[in-house]
Amino acid sequence: MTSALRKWTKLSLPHRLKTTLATIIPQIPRTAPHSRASERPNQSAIPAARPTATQGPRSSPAVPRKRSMASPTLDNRKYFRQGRCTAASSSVSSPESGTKGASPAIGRKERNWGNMASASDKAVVTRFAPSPTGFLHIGGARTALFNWLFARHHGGKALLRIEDTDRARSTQEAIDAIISGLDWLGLDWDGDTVFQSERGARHVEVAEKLLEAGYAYRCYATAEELEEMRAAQRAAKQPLRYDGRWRHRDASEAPLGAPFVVRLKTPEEGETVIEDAVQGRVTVKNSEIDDYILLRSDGTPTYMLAVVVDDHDMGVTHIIRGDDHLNNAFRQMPVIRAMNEIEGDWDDPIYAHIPLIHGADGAKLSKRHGALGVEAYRDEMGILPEALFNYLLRLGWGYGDKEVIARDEAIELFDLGGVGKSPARFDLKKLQNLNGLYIRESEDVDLAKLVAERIGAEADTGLLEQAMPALKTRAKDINELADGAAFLFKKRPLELTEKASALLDGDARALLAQVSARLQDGIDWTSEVLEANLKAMAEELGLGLGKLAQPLRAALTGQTTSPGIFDVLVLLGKEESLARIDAQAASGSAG
RNA sequence: GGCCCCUUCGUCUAGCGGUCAGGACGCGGCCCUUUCACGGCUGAAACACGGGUUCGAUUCCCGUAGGGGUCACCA
Repeated sequence: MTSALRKWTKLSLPHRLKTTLATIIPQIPRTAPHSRASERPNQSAIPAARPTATQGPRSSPAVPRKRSMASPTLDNRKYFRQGRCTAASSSVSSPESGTKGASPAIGRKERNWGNMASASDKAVVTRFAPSPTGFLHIGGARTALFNWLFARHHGGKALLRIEDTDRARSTQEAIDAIISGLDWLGLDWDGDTVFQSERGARHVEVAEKLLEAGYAYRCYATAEELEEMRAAQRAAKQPLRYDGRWRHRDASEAPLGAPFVVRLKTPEEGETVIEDAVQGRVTVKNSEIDDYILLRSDGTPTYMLAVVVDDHDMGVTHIIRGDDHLNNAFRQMPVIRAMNEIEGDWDDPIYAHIPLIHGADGAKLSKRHGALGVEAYRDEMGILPEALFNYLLRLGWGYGDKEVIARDEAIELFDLGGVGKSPARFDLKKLQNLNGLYIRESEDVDLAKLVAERIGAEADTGLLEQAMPALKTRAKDINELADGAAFLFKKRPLELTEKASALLDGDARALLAQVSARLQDGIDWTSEVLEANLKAMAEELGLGLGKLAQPLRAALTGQTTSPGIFDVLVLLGKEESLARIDAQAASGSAG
């Protein structure tokens, strides 16, 4: 470990205590006694929201919020920031305190795993569920990272599911790119990869159960009809949503043999509350949620149905995804609750909607920003996976002043409480800085291999490895590393850059001849000996070492910048060095 | 437009009612030095605005403004 890294490392807060959900979260009865929703008449077909989210226990002033005596090493601020105190409080407040925003004891920044009661008694299971319509982009990679880290931190499982139900847009190339991108980042997944397209039968089965139990209905509205409806809503400045025109019609009214979709009968009254592990409590009125489609007219399931079914069947306890899905959570909840009535054992998952990554302009990262797949960072930009891992981790997540956090430590430190709520912009400069740091930390052999790939056939991996210590402090990506190494493999006569040839003006070439003569002798071709010789020579000539070193550098590398001149001499070897020096000394006398 | 979310240096962030508002990237200066880097030291740089609550608000509440997300028989 270099001194730089060591310094950074010790800057970390020493007393943060890692804790696990399992040890911290006490068991909470699955059903709280006072359910606000269940107290009011519920006319919708969807069972009343279970109280976990809506009426979860609240801390009351009577309950001490600090447990400072419990453990001297426990960092209370971190602890409470994660909102565990709220859930940990065993008091159940009176029903009135369930009123939105009425509890003064709950700070804005506290995160509540309000509905954790149902999920906390299981081991953590997360999932990353990309849809293979393109490469693995930075945002997806970070979502994957957070899911993976959370599972690893809690000793749970991280699952991978490919959401390939859009067969028109899904491609095998995309699947391969995503998997290899994850692999490159070092994110491995437990169990078999699930392909959503293979689970259609189960999705349909769930839809049919919903239909049968009256939680869903057939809708015969045509596409044109719906477009008309939306146009009218637009004109009337009404919110655009399905108006439920088939919700109350009798089956006998159905046009015979006409195609239909299956829609969810969502609750019409009340509100749904999600205690998001990142966003905090979010409330949406049920009237905002329309009866969306579960099964298309061709009988295939929609995403909205498929995710919910798959997450349940895969035993996912924590859904960590981009916050562009936050609204979806409110649409998905009714399916979960309905299925819990039908099949049982459909617990509310714990949601964690992480802020999106934005481009430099502050908008959601997209192809328009030149959003790249992770393989572009690897292949084109010469980024190390460790660097991207670290960068992505710190984008939207923080742990005190800590900046450099590698894999193992990330697993140890990561938790949802450290995830920020506001979107972060992607900053290439910082990634590159981190990359430079990891390059300096990397093994010379590994770097030599990466550089050799870029240089091609003439690359000598052994020589590269030997040169690496001198090269790697000078590069912030693998491309720069390769550029820096290029002089090693140049053929004579060297092509000089403009600046380099400027250095060979005047008596510089004559000087080179002298240097050549001096180094011809049977001296040991080592850095120390060469340095002693050249310094002595400079002194004899009454010159600064720079006056000697710069023309030499130009002759040896064709450039004005390079590793230390003695290193260059040694790496090139006596024969090649003298040949390059002589070539320039000679061409000088000719011109 | 409806709904939802967000707002500390240019950027990523720390901050949890009393701080000289800390760190990192980037930028400037100095040191090291044969070039370029690395490294070390150092400087400039932020609480969006307005009301509350409070002895005291960057911090809690409410507005405003700005930004973002989402509203498909896509996922």
